[in-house]
Amino acid sequence: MAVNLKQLAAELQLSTSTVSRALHDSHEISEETKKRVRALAEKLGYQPNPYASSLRKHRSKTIALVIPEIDNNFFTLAINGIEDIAQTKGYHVLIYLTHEDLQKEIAISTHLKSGRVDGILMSVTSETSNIDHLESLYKTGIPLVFFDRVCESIPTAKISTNDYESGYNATKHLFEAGCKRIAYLQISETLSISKKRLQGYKDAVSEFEGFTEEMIVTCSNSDELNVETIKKLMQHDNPPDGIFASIEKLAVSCYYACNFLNIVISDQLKIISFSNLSTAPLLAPSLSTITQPAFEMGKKAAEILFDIIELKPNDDFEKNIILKSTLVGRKSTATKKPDVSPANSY
Amino acid sequence: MAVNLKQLAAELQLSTSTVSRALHDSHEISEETKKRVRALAEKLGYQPNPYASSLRKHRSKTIALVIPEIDNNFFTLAINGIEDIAQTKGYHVLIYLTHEDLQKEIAISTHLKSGRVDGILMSVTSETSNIDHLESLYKTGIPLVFFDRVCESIPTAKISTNDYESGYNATKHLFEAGCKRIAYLQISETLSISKKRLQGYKDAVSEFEGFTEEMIVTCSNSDELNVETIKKLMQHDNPPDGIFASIEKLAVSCYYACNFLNIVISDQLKIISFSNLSTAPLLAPSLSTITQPAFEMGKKAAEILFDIIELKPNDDFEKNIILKSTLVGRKSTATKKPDVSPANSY
DNA sequence: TTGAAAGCGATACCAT
DNA sequence: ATGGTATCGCTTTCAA
Repeated sequence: MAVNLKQLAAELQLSTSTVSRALHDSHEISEETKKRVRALAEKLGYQPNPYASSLRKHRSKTIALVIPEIDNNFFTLAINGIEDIAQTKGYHVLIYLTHEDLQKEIAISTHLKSGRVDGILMSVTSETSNIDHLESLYKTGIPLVFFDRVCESIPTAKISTNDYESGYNATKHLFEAGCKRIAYLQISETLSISKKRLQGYKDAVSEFEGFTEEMIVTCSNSDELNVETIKKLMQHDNPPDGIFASIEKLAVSCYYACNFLNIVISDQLKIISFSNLSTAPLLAPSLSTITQPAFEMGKKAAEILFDIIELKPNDDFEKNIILKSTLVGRKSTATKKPDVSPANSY
Repeated sequence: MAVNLKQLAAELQLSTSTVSRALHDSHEISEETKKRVRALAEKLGYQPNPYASSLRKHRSKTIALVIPEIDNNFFTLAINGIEDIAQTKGYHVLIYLTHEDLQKEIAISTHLKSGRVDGILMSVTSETSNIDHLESLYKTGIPLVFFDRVCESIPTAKISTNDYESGYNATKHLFEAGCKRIAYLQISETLSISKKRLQGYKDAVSEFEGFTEEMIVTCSNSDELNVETIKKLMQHDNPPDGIFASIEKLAVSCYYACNFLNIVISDQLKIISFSNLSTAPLLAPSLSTITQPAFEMGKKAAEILFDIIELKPNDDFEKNIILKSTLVGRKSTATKKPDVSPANSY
C-alpha cells in the first residue's frame, strides 16, 4: 500500500498536523521542517489520498462532463477546450456518455447529486424534452453549465452559438446557389438548438420567393437508417435540390446516399451542413459547412463553470454566452459543376 | 446539503449501521425495515457520499483513461468501447489527455499513484522512450492495461493490433499498385507500434524488387508543419510515388499538400494510411486504409482491466492480446486514374 | 512553531 | 434483526 500521512509523521517524529501543514506550505511551519517533510515525502513518493481529503473538505476537485456521444468532431474539440482549462485549474474530468438516451441522462443526473463532482458540464440528449431530472439536479446547487445542446428553461449558464442566424444563413446560401426546394435534416424536434436552426430555415424559406414548401426530415440515431431515409427522400416524386443538414453525421449520410444513387452533389443536389469535420475540404465534392467554434465553446464553458464553483455566494455570472459560427462555402454548394481543381481551404 | 446516512437513521429511529445494511440489501435486515429505509431514502433523494465510501473501502469504482489526444477517430471509437464496459460494470471514467507530452504523462502517472482510481487504461505518448514513470506506476500494483500504443517492457496486459503485418501488407499493397518508390510517414521513432509498422514496411521494401531505398519521414505534432514537410517531400528531386501514412492525420496532411501542389492522388501518387476516418470512402479520391478495430480494442482493454481489478491474488490473465486490422483498398491506391463513379464501400 | 483531537460519511466488526 | 463503535486518511480548530 501507498504511504500515508501518519507514516510520514511517525518517520519524521512529527505530528500529522505538522506534516499536513508543511506539505501545504503553511506559513506557520518553519522552513527547516518543511524541507525535511518534503524531502521524505518525495523520497517515499507520498501521494495524499484524494478521497480522504475530499471527504474532509467537501471538495472533490473533479467535474463531470455529460455528453450524448463522443465520436463526433464537435464534442471531441470541445473536450480539448474543457480539458485544457481543467488541467490548468488542477481539476479532474469524469466523462459520461448518454448515447442520446434520456434514461441514461436521468440516471447520471441522479448519481451526480451524490457530491462526486464540484460541477457539471452538460450537453443534453436529443430526447430530452421532460427536464424534471435537470431541474432537480440544478436545485441541489451543484454548479451546472450547459453547452451547445442547452436546456433553456434552467436558469444557469449556457454556452451556445448563433443557431437561428446560422440556420437562416445556411438556407439563404442554398437559395443563392440556385436551389428551389430545400430540405432540412434534423435528429431531434425538441432540442432548443434544433428548433432555432429550424426556425432560421423556415424564416428563410418563407422570405425567399420561389420557396413554397418546407421539407423537414427527422432522422434517427442510426447512420444506416439515415442513409435509407435520405435515399427515399431523393427518390421522392419531387425531390429536393438542396439539403441543409443540421448535424454533421447527416451530411455524411447524404454523401453515402448520393453515391449510391449516382446523384452528383453540387450539380443535382447542393448540400450544406453544420460540421467540424477536418476533411470537409477534401470530400468529393468538398463540403460547405457552418462550423461552430467547438474548442472555444468548451473552453468558455469550463471557464464559466470554474467561475461559478469559485464564486462567493452573492456574486453573479454571465448566463447566456453566444459564440459565432462561420459559414464556409465550398463545392457542394457551388453554382458550377465541380471541376478537377483541388480544394485548398483548410 | 444533501442528506446523509446519519440523518436518514435519525429520521427512521434506527442506527446508521442498520440503515447502511438495509440500503445494501443485506440478508440480516427484515423486509419490513428495508422497505421503510428505502422509502425514506427515495423520498429524500439520498445519495451515498462516494468519497466516504471509497475511503473506507479502498475502492473508488473509478478508472483512469490516459490517452495522447482526443480529436482522433481511433481513440474516440475506443472510448466508446471502454465506456460501454465501464457503464455496465458501474465504474466511473476519469479522462486524462497528455497531448503527446511526456512531462504530462509523467505528472499524471505520478498523481495516479494516490489511489484515486482502481485501474488505468493507457496509450502512451509518441515521446515516451524513458519509461521510469510507467515502471514506477506499475510497481504500485494498481491494475494497468495498455492499448494500441503499448509499453512493451512492462509485464502487464496489452491490447494491440497486428502492426508488423499491417505495415508489411500496406507496403505490399502499394507495390502491387505499381509504386516504385514508397515513403513511410510516422510521428514517432520510439513507439513500439511505430517500430513494428516500420519494420513491416522495411521488410516489404527489401523483399520486392525495384525497391532500393527506404524513405522514412518523421513528422511533428503540428498539422501545418506536416503539410509543409510533405510538400517538401513531394518537391524533392526524386519524390516518392507512394506514401504509407502510419497515422491517420498524416494522410489528411498528404491530401492537403497534394491539393496545394496540384498532385493528382492515385495517378501521380498513391496513398494508404492507418485510419478510422468515417469519411475515408468519400474523400477525393477515396482513401485506402488499414483500419484498426478501435471499438473492440477499447472494449477488450476495459474487460481485461476489470478482470485484473476483480482478480484473486494468484489468478492470471491474458497478457498479450492482438486484434486484427483490415486493409481496404480504395481509389487512392487504384491502378487506373480515378473515374467519376462514386465510392460505395462504407 | 508544533501537537492533540474532533470529525467528514460510510462500513464492518463485535455485541446484544 | 439491530445497535455501538472503531476506522479509513486527511484537515482544521483549539491548545500549548
